Amino acid sequence: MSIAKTYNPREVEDKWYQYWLENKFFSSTPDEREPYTIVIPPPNVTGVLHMGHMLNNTIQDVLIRRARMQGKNACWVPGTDHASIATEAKVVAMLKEKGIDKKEIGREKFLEYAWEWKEKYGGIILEQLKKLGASCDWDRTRFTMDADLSEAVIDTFIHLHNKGLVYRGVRMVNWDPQGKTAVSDEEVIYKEVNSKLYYVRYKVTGIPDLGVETKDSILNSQDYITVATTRPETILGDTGVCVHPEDERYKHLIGKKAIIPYVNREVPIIADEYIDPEFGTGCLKVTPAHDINDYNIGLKHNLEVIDTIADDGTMAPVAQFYVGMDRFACRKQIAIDLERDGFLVKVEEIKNKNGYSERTNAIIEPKLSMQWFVKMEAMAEPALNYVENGDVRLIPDKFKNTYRHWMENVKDWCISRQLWWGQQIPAWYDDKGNYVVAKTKEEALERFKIQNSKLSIEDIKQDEDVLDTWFSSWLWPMSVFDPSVCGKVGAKGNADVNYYYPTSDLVTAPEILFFWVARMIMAGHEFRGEAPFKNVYLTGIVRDKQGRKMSKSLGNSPDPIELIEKYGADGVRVGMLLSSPAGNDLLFDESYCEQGRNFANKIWNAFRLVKGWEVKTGTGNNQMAINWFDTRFNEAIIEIEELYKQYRLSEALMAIYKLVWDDFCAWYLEMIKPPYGEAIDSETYEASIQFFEKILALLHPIMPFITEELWHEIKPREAKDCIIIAKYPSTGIPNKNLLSEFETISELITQIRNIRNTKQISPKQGLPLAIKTTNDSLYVNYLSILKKLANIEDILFTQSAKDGALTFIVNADEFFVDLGENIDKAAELDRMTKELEYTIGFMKSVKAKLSNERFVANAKPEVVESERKKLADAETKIGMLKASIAALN
RNA sequence: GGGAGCAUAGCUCAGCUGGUUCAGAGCAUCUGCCUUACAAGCAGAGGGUCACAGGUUCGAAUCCUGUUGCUCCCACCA
Repeated sequence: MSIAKTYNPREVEDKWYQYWLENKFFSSTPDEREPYTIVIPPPNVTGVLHMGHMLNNTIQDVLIRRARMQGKNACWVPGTDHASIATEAKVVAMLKEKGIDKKEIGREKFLEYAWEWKEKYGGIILEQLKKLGASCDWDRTRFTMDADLSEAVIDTFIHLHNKGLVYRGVRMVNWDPQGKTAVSDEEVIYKEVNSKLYYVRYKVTGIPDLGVETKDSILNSQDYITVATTRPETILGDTGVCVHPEDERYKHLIGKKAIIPYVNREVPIIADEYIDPEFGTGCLKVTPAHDINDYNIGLKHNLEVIDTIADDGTMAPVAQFYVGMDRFACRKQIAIDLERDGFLVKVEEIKNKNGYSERTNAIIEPKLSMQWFVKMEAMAEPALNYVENGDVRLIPDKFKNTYRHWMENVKDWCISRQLWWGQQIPAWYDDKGNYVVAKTKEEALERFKIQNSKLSIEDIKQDEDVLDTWFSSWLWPMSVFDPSVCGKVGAKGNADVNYYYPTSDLVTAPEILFFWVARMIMAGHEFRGEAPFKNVYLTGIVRDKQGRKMSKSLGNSPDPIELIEKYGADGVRVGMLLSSPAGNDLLFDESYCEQGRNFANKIWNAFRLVKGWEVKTGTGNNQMAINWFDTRFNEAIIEIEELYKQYRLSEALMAIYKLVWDDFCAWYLEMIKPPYGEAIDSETYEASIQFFEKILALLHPIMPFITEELWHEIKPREAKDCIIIAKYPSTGIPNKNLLSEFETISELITQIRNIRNTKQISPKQGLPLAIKTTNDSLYVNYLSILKKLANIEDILFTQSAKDGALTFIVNADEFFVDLGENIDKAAELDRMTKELEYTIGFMKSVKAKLSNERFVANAKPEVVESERKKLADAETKIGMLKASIAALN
């Protein structure tokens, strides 16, 4: 035979992907069909494919291919995200290697480098997706910084500003001193660390001067108040000391002043319920500029704000001391100095949490700064409603709780970033610091001129900052179709957006449920009055076998492309799907891909078998097998459809897997397989080809490559007759009778095979079978199958037990296999006695149940009925077992 | 600190409104097979007090309470 013994994915994958592209099978334009739309969660433009993408995009491709085969107008829109912080950090690093400093070359030049970088590496991840088989409409590929998408972002900003939802203000933000930008709360990762808690004394005023202070006099003095802090370097920015109003230890000090060491600033001692008297000394030093809680206390008590730490994390001039020293170096130094000067009482080791920047891993500095914000409260309400009333379905729905919690406790969204890579904020400042929001500089000038006619265009300057990346990606489901609808309420929009929006399914990770999914719902509601998608499938996190998140730094993430080369794209896709119910983290192990590869090989070999047959015209005697598989297929597809409907993809795959491997290969093909060298009748052959095609169609969304290859190998086809657009198998009504009959037969065959195995009888040796039954015709009908699969050479119907034969029972029928001499009476007796005991126990429990009046009275009639049947069956079985045991003795 | 969720074979997971067709699947394991589609395979088999303790019920893996262990989210006690 010329067909290779194993399936070789390399030879077919690129070929078919090209073929699909050339024939435009992925592309979609609006028409009269029902649309089925997915927008890709845009990966970072400079990113490379990781396992999370593999899982995510495999799922999307399964959904989109299935929809396409079901006759829907399937459209999967691909694209990338400009990912401002991540990309800018990469470009900065790249420039640094070349010895170039971002600040020196300036914004314009930097952006040139950045675009160059984007052009060079921007396409990589999308090319990798093609290897996976992703059937995206590549003509629709979008980038969040495409000119028209950027314009959409600007229009949106202006719209929200005009509506009063965007505002500018000084707020405490998470400052990343390395990236020198504010980051959102979601981009801060808290980690527990070992820290030191420093106890520091501040002198209290209003106490008579004791003259010259020495170290001893300070330590022994009662005129000091001791605060506890993990951040002594912020002492220089302290503007208050706070105690609990009910704290007896300090009540007498409230209203007095404390003096901050070194800077000798007098600050008020205030009282606030916020203070936990149990922690430290019960006295909090208040540094409004560098701690969010201190900031809030400061606001409440009108404390001064002194920002002692500069943008790069060093001590600022206002600190007066340690200026220019890094905040952590300063912490060490000031501790030494405080000790020396007698201010430091003691140091304790404690565990606390530090915030780290997700992008740069720098320790976040809470810092006051002027930023742009979006008011979230009003937008959150409708966004919550969509999910609450089911217009947007979260899968699995346990995420509803988390979603609700977030939406009910939403805080304003800081959208400005001190970066260059991104959409620059359309706010313009005059020489006095007044600002207007306008789309262009010219427009801004017009607006300024209303107030100040002398202003010229040279006098106004645009805001230096860019917008948070999510401020562009929250528009994604609209902007990929028609960017012009963003920023305009009630815009009609083009044909695309009207046809494809709202999209069908969104597949993404639960981590970004809030800062992406929720915000897309808000934006969709704002501009289209409709949520952007109907179902949100939340995938798990891909972890390694030990449950650790896969990451570059741990080196525990396999290279997806290498995996594809090793196991084939289909194998890897199966591997990804096999173990990942929605929302569950998936402990990835290459062996899943191996299982996928083996499955592909199994299908390949089933094809080799069928294709290798010589066909002779006529009919055979395989009608039973054909009818059975037909009905089994119908039964399976109902189950599979139900699983898909519930988005239980791994279970749907497993159902298909078993249908193919067990039912089709192990049972059906074995039943119809002609003896070696003999031809198969054309009737059986045709039926088998049709089954094969249906199976391939069912498999295609999951394993696109091998199915397309076999689709064409199995018979000659027209150029456009491809499985990718073939009709998805429809459901039929299964024949319950036939299925249960076959179950009996397969159980019988398994029992006989079991006898062979335990008695070490070669499959080549035919066995005689005697049956005690009231239903002879059942076994007569399946005679040829029994002969073939169990190698029964003779069937004899009998009314009495057969002496000296091995006995077993299936349903209510008794079977005897007479092996002549070699029967182990003791073992048989033992086996049957055990079965008898079990059955008697079983019968007793059923009897007890049935004799319980409350059971009979309360249980549903069908339950009682089934219990009665169980009892009858058990009684018959006991009778048979007893007879067999008696016969053995 | 607040909230959510989980705990079922060695591993990963199914078990919907309680009822021995409910104790399951796949992988792994064991035994026997190189049987001309496939050893990436075939045939068969063995694995579980359903975390623990109570309770409700005629009946609990399934419902309730508590305990223990784990995970995630939110808050961020200086």
